[in-house]
Amino acid sequence: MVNNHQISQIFEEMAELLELSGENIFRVRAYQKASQIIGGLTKNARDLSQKELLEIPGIGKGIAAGIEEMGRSGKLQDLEKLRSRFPKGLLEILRVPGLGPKRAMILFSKLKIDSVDKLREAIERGKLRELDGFGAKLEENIRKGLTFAQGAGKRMLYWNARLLMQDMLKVLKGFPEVVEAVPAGSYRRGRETVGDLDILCTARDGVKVLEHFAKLPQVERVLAQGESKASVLLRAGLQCDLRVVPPHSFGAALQYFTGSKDHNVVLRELALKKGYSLNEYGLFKLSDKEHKRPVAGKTEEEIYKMLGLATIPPELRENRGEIQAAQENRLPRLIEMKDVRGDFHNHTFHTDGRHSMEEMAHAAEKMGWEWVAIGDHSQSLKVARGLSVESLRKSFRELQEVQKKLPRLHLLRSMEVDILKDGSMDYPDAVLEEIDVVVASVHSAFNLPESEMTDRIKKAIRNPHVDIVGHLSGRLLGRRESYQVDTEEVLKEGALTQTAFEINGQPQRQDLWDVHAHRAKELDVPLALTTDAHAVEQFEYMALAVIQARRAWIEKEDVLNSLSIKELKEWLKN
DNA sequence: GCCGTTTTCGGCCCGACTGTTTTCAGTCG
Repeated sequence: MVNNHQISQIFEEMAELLELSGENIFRVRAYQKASQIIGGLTKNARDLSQKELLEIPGIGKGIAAGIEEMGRSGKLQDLEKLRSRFPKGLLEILRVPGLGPKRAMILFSKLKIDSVDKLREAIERGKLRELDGFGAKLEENIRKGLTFAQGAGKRMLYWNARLLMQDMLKVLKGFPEVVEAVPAGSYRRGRETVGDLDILCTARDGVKVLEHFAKLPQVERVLAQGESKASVLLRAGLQCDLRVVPPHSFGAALQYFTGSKDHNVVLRELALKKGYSLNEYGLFKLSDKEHKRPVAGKTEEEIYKMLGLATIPPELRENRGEIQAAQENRLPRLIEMKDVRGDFHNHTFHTDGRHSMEEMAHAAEKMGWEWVAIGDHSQSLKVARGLSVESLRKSFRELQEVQKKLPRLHLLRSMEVDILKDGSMDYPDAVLEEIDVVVASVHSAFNLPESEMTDRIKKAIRNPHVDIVGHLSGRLLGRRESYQVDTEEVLKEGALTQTAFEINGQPQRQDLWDVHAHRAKELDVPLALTTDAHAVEQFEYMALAVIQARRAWIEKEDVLNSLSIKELKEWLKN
């Protein structure tokens, strides 16, 4: 059965192939937009009726019919036809920086280049520069782009990008000409992974700042450098774009540079409807054709306000309904780190963690929390030395001893208990009953068919001792895809039994996905932010769980973490 | 392909930088 992710990818491929074929660019955009819309949908597109699909802005008759076709046959005829016209390798060529559809098609038609290998060979033989519109310089840039496309060019986990960003900001703020330097782009929006670092700054001498920037030791190669912006490839393997703007344009530039692109497109369309033109220098009246007198631009707030909108938090700027919500003044009050009073899911050195129960407790207290549930793995997970029933019971006593040493922090015993292949739990019910917080997770038999996996997890949810479902999708960013599961069905079961779902803050997990967490909220399913910490310093991952939750429109009231120990115990009892 | 309180046809967000060009197309975000 086709899921939203697959539909989204099929539309994306449609867009790429249509662009190669020289199709009307607006038709291409329609498919790109559809890909983005379906990817961000909280319900399964395949389950929606034609009428419901047509109600979604950006989806018309053609796209809706395509979704219906994919839901029925798993395929899209139009795509199959296009695929037969263009070799697969052409899509790889599009990934090479500097090569877009136009140039890729010239290479294909004139030099029969239909793979990255053939492209490399042609460059070595100096063939590219012989083509009209290609020169030695472009050939060299494409050659460099080739190594880039293979080696780096991958997206970096947010947590790793954060360290890099902090380093770059510190360096930039050290320049004498720099007044202010702030992050923008997908980093500011808190995306799970970051494709490049976007930094915005104001400066006394912009050109000089860009010159210094391009010569930094962190820089591997300069991709572009002009009067207002520069792009470099960092040695760390990530692209970094720096943009310098005058202070009176700072808000407009920050808004523009933060994106997302789709959010900005809709915002500019809205501006046009209201008689304005919006660009990175400000908001201008349409009558002000020369863009001389901005009516807003110094801050983001004034731009959104002029457009009749409340200021939209960066995490929401993905064109998933936030602009309409801002118009209707019903933006969520997003959860913050200070709303969190504790963690549910982590591990000690009894299983695969690095620190003792006592060390973990002390670290939790340092986080300023009121309570913490300290966890471990259950018996079946041999790789993590999961606890036997006997060891588990021993650990209850240890917890009581640690509790005596920390009178201000309330300790609970949690366990991440495996959901076995048949949906039963890794401890008998009598044992589960003794555990304060049971987090039920899948750690084995990932390859079950969707219906079997869905039934497996639903069965676990129905177990009255299960409090929280752990990392539902099982994805490991950049390493492992999600397993096949009908999220909608599983969440509905959670709503029925009022079982909570985890938002896991491990940098490579960040699971639930944002769109699924958002759907959970819609269905009134409780959510639990967790660190899954395997060492004391990893309690910091709560910050990442909070960001993930914010991208899902989650408020303080939606998560169990904002409960006091008394309220939490009450919730656990029920 | 989508969309419509100017429109059911003819529009569709906006600008920077590069390279190959004598005024602009291609790419990118």
